[in-house]
Amino acid sequence: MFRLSKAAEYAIRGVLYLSGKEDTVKPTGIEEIATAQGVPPAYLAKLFQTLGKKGFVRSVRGHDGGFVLTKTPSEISFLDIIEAVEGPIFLNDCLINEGYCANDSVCPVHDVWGEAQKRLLGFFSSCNFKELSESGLKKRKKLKSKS
Amino acid sequence: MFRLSKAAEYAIRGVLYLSGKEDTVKPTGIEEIATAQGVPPAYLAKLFQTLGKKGFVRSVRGHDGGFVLTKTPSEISFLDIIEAVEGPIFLNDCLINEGYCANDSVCPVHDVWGEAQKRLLGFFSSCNFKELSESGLKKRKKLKSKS
DNA sequence: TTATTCAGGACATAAAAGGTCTTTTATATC
DNA sequence: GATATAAAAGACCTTTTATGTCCTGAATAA
Repeated sequence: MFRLSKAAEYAIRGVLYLSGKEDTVKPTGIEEIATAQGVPPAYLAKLFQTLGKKGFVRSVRGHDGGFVLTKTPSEISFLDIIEAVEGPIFLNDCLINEGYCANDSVCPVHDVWGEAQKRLLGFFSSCNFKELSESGLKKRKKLKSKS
Repeated sequence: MFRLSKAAEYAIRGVLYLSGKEDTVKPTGIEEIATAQGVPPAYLAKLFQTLGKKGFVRSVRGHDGGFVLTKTPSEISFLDIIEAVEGPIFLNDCLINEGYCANDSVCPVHDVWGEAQKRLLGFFSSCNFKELSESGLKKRKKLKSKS
């Protein structure tokens, strides 16, 4: 149905939470992240495991363990995290497999998927977590000043 | 996995085929469309049933029956057909349900989904079947002149 | 009236999404 | 060194969605 997976959403919210942390050295436990963002802890743990493998976070086991970002928030894009947990985005099979369409060279639908994908990926790769985190802060401030 | 459904792809290919027909009055059988586009006939029939309900095609039963477009190809967009068979596109649940996020007003992720969706829908609604069909013709001509 | 073709709905299958749980391993503190 | 804590790894489970098929009934042209 053309929808983003919960996995990607949860992972993004998790990374966003870490991006907002002042202390970038002390690990943050998965339980804290999950509670703060309102997502299932066990599931988030799985997701952070793969984020670790892909090199976006570093994990510390044991007492006072948890996760730390390995890059600064401005270096991490939405696309990075989406693709880390869902694998590469392909709007349509014919964009993966050359020869999926019986006659690639005359199929005009091809081009539409290609262009749509290019635009979508371009947009997601232009969104980084520094901006995102700051825009969240700004929103919170605005809300506060109103009340 | 953020992929377009086969349903949408098949429906689009079906409509594209009809768009390329010279004769816009004589109905085209589902079998012909399916064979031409290499898609499962029974499935395509289902899809055209819903396209009929949504008013994009008219069906004629019985001998020499089939389907006819009810609009000219230039009036039908990609988005029309995608949404006809998949329902409205929502990249994320929080774009459907107000209050899905615990704190909408301070969640910055929201905006990203919203913008991405706006762009994607904008693009798909800008693609019409007249252009698409013509670009297919052009491609075929080019290929022919080469051989 | 008969062959053809779509309509409608039930049904089937497989894959993916979304998530839980248990065991093991690493680490800090007492 | 023992113990509590927390992630790693992988097995497992449930529900939903995607992708079809098939059968019966209704419309229609020859």
